[in-house]
Amino acid sequence: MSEPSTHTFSFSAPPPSNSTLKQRRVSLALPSSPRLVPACNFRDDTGLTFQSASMPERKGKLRKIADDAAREPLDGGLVIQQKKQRKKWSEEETQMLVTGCNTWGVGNWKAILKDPNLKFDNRSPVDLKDRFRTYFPDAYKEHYPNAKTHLSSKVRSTLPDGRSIFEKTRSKKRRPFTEEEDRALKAGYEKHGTVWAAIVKDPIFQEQNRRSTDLRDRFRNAFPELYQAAGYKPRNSSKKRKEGGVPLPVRAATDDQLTSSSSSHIGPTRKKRASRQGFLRGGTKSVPESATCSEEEESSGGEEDTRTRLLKCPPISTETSPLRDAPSSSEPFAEMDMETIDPLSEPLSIPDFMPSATQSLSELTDSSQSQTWSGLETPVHSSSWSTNAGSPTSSHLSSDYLLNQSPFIRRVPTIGKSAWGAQDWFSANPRLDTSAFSSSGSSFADGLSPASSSPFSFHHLSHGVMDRYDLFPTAFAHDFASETGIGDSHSTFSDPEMFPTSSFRGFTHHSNYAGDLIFGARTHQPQQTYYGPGFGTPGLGLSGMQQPTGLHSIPMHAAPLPGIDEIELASITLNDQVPRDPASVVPEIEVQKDDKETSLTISSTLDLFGIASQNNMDDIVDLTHSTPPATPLDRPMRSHSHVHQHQHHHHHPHGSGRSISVPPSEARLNSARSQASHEHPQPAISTTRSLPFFATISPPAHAGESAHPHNTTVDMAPSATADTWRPSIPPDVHGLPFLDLHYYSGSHAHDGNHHESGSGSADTSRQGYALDLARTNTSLRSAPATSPAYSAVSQALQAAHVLFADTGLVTRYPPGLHHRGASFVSPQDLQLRKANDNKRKRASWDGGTF
DNA sequence: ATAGGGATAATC
DNA sequence: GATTATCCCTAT
Repeated sequence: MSEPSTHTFSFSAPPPSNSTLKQRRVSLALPSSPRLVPACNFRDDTGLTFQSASMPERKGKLRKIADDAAREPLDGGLVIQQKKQRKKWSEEETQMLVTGCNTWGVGNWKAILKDPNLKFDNRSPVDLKDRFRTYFPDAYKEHYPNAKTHLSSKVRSTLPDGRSIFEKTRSKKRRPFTEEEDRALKAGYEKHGTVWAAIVKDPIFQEQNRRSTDLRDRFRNAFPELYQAAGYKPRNSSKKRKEGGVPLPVRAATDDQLTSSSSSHIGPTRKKRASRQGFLRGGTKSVPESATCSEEEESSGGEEDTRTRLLKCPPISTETSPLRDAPSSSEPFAEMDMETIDPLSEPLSIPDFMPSATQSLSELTDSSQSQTWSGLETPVHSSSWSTNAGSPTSSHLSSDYLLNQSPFIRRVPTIGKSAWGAQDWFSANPRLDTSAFSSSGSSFADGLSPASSSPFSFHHLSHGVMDRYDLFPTAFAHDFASETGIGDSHSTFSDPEMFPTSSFRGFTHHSNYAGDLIFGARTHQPQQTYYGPGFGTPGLGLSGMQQPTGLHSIPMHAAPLPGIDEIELASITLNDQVPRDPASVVPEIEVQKDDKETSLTISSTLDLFGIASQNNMDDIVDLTHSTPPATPLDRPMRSHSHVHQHQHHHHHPHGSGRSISVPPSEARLNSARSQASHEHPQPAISTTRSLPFFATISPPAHAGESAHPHNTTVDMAPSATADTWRPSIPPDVHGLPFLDLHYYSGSHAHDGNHHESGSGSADTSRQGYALDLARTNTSLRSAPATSPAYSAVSQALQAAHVLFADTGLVTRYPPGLHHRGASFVSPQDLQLRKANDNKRKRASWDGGTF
């Protein structure tokens, strides 16, 4: 491969020498997706080449093209023109591209192209990529730090503030499922069983741009019993609640329509997921991991979806794409989170309450990953920028826009109305002019209602509520995405190996426990709201994040749970109070990880959970088997094999992944072991606290945002242009410092200053703080800050990670996640150099050419 | 399928 | 003639 094999001629440009030099592709943009490639090999140029006409061609490149255009084809007449004629990009298309990048993430070209809401003039994914590269060179650099060619100094991707117009890569934000959606989901399940692709056809989901995988993710979280009954592995370990009550019954099955799917999606990036490629594989291979498959959302492609998935899973995911957040959940993170509530109590009823409140991130769909660059602060989502920048007039639009949206949602589609039109960045482009785009707005939003309280669960439930989510260390470790589904949890812990001490192995999931606590706490919260924003906001991008950041020592958690974390943290604190028998629990934990402190905390938590324990599963099981879902199919497993645990050893023996497909009966078996349920501890309280906690930190939420946040933000980044790349925090987020943390951590370490700057304490500051923290972790930077808020946060974080630490979750982060760090180029550098170099490169060939 | 380098048609 | 925007090709 490298060289040309064939090439016959080359003309001017000599190819480069070897190929090796470059490292190709690692961009920040996508998370890592592995690609597979077919590699084709050389293309055969021969074919292409052939022809006379051209001449030349060199190996590689041969373009057939032009020259020959003439050639006709054999066929008959028609010529084939091989080359495509040049089509300039219209502003509208460009806008679509931007929207698509914010929805699906930069780099997920195919997904963007497939998005029914976006229109392109017969473009290919590569065309999108090229357009992105040429039109938003500044953004390109950030996302693709490895690129050495096609550089330009133009900057069109940043708002006046300096924030990038693109969200991070990942994009999608999470959009909580609405009650209606939950109802539809349940109804769909009853009709179609686990054929998510069929279910997703319901207009309500289409409107929300949910992907089939999103439905699955939501279903898993919202109706865990049913999910498990259907033979799927519950998220993590599972355990979940159980109780007799389980819900139930529904299922039905059937039918499936299979459908194909529709959409695509892709997920956001972030994650690494192996998935994509997965499919290629032909044979075997692949699979191993499958982890990917699991849940993540990423994969998902809409289209294939379900089916595909099922089939594929084993290998992985579906692949596909990922993105989606918007559509789906791709986010890995998302998964993690989740959970929440359980409906537990009443299965049937579930739908009713389920609503939004419950969901956790995952369900939100987002996809998100966020990667890098985009961080931004965009205050308000997209609109914000528009506002600022653009014409003043435009602002109103945005405002309205914002307002309209539900609190949570916010996200929106990105661009929407806002501003493109007004603004001009485009205009920069000589050729393009500014015109206004019309963008369509999308309407994602809707709202979810947040329920604020979600009372449900907890209290009564006693038993179980929460489940866990896993917190597996393992899982976390890698990426969420992969893990998510997989889980494996139980096994993991169970393994003897893992716990040396063994004190308890019985507990197996210690980690789980921890998780549970946390999550459980969250449940109450109204929270969603909180994160809602964060996620929702397009601009933010944070969603995804994951990353681990630990504060110095502490790792936060890697958990993916962004939103959650917050809550959780808070809750955790509370929890501590409760200790029960620590003894049992603790030991395990310590062994594993050792984090010091943690133990205490954990223990308490564990205790709580411990109480509950097992039992439920059975009940559930029963239910399940009764109605097995349709699914079955193959779904082979999502195997995913190992989850990689990077760090820690444990991972279990069998592949974890397995879970899935189990027939109901079987399922139960499995489940049984793993689960333990627990009760959930107290709940609510924590919640409360948590909120306030955050509150302090951040200002009132949204309100401010919508208003116009931008201003503040601006301040922060004085540097403006320079900063462009710098991460900023989204305004929306306010609530969620944690999230932010993750997000940022990886990458941008360096300049911390930017953002910090202004804020003192104000709201803005909060954001800033968040960042700081993150950085702190990651980057090093220390200093946090002074502000009280900061402190508070820190404490919270520590507490949190304490927990996590035990869990193991926290620790490292998955390698996969952002690579960025490594490759990362500082923005500044990039910019500076840009001008110069860029051109030249091309020049060289240019010259050559003629 | 995407990243990244290259080539060429279209512009400047 | 120098650049740029779009298309192409290939390695991954």
